[in-house]
Amino acid sequence: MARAATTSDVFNAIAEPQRRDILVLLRAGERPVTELANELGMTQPRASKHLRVLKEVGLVRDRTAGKQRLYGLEASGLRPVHEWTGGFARFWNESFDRLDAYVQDLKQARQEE
Amino acid sequence: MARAATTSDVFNAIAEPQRRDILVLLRAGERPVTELANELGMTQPRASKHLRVLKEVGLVRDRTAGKQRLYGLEASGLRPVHEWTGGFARFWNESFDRLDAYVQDLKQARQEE
DNA sequence: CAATCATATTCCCATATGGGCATACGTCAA
DNA sequence: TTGACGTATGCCCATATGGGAATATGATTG
Repeated sequence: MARAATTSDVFNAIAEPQRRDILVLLRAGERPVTELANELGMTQPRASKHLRVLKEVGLVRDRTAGKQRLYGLEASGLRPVHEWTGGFARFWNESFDRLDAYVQDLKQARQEE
Repeated sequence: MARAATTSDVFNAIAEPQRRDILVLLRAGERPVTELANELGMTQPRASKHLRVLKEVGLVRDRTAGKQRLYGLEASGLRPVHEWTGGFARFWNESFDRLDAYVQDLKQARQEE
């Protein structure tokens, strides 16, 4: 078996930096493919392919507007990722807490001099 | 070019479900490879390979303890992912806000009856 | 040193990828 | 209908993957 399909999972979909770039750009509003491609310095087919992946995992929606097709953000799909990583927050704060405790100790020691 | 190396980027490293499972397990404390493999129903070489990836992106640390090698969580590496996704929070709250506004309108309309 | 337990690595496979290029498809206007 | 524009697809490539099986490497104990 190879890697799982990127189109099957949000974690996989955002593993690709260019797709993350697209999502960030879309925070500013809907955009047609060509514009995205230009702003990110990639070819149109490439942008289309990435958008397809993003759409299949529900991170992006599209609607036809005349000759163009506008892509828009569907950010709720990122929520699970945010929450999953959030489940580790207490661990990355841990060292901070320890450092803080250490500093407090130092302070107290100094006062007792 | 194929996909970027999973060992080069935290986003990529956590794109694989089994690696996420490992990280979750490690929240309960350090563990040797074999134990992780057993608890997750995977073979030892498989677990070792995943742990190697996690280590290369800094999500895991290891230390030798007698015959065993204990792997432990290095959660701070997940922080960038949490923050990146957090940058989209206002968007996934948006629909909520709209719904809320709608409900408020309904309430007010009812009072004015 | 040898035996044993714990873990990492190597080799091989099937598969999914991201990219480029050419081209098909869709939609609108003349 | 025919252009012309905007976008999606198909085909091909090089490469990275995750998995299995066997085996190498490491460390401890007798």
